[in-house]
Amino acid sequence: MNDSDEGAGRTARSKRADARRNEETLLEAAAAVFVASGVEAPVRDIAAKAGVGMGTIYRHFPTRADLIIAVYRHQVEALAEAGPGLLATSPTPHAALGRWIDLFVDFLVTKHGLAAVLRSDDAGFDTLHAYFIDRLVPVCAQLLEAAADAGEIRSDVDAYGLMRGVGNLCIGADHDPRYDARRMVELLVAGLRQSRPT
Amino acid sequence: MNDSDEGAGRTARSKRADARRNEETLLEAAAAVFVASGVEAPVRDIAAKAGVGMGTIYRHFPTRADLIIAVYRHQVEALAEAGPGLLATSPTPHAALGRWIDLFVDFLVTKHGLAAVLRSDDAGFDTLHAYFIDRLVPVCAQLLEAAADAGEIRSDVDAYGLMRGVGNLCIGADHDPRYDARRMVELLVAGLRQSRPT
DNA sequence: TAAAGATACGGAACGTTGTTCCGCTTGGCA
DNA sequence: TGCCAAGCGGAACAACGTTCCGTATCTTTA
Repeated sequence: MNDSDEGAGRTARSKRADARRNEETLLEAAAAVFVASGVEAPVRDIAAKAGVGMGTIYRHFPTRADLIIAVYRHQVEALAEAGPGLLATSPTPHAALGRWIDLFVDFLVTKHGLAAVLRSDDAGFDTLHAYFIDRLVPVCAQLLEAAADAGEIRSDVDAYGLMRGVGNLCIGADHDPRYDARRMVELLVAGLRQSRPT
Repeated sequence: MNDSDEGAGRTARSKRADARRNEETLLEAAAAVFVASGVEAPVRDIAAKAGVGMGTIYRHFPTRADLIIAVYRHQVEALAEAGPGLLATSPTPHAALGRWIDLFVDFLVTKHGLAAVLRSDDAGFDTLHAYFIDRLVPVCAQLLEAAADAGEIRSDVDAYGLMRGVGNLCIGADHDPRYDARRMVELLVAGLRQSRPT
């Protein structure tokens, strides 16, 4: 939260100029390759696209997960920050929850393979997993709690499980026209509704 | 396509005895390894466990998918055949659907990594994917239609999407105690309900 | 039963990945 | 200008799925 912050002060800092340039180039190249070939694109492809060697990419981003986090950090932050606003401006907490989840789904399905990688049990992606959890689960929990307090939904659903379920539903949403992830998420969210407090 | 199977007249040429024995051994070894290390276990491990070479495994099962299909064929068939029975013995079609999906979930979550491999976009698993679709989607469609006809659920949900959604929800159900796939599937199925039965 | 031919086997070898390592290059500073 | 650590490129390594082919074994036939 500090190393890339250059808003205040203008010192060149510890990093060498070429290193900073490379990091930037790498991020752009990775973003481009992710769009073109999905998040699981070979690291070599990214290095090639950026015109750097393998060593460089691993120096800046010790694991693929770090690179993915760096590329999508802004969008994840925006998603996390959108929660409270939705809660304030939506007619009901349940509506806010629905919209927020829509945003999450939009984010996932437009990043080829990201949902799959997110739930990967591969140890290398632990930090990616943890980042998403840390950043988004609390927001979801807040929305969920508000909706539960309003009596709109069951109160026995935890945010982690829901996020995970939604993420899972988004897996493979691209390259299978017959599968509509949004629709399934819609059903899942519908299933949250309180049957009806007599 | 001519010398491999002479259907008319003579019985198809029988395989060599050692080949048949190996195939059996291989199936047992694969089943054991799948239980121990998951469906994505290295092919070499299976070959080693069976005490055969790599060539042998690939001759009998040209792709990993074929091996997986062979190992789980019986269970998938049983699942497919259970559909009509449930429909006949359950109080309502929706209950039958729920139970059948429970069986499907049980099957998936007890096979480490199977759900993940099922939705894999890896071309090598196309035949596995197709097998599950061919065998299970029609059964699910029948249950779904019965429930829709009874006015219990929305009529605009297709079996393929639902199966796919349920399968997705089961991904990573093992090795994450915080995630309860059954619960999520339950919510999804609850979401199917018609909001107003007329 | 023995030879011939078909069949199947083992495992080395290949291609593709992620990741590490190390000798060389180069930016930043005195 | 010259030093030297930060940084770089890409070869090298390990793990995987898959293919290939020389060899061993089974089956058939004389």
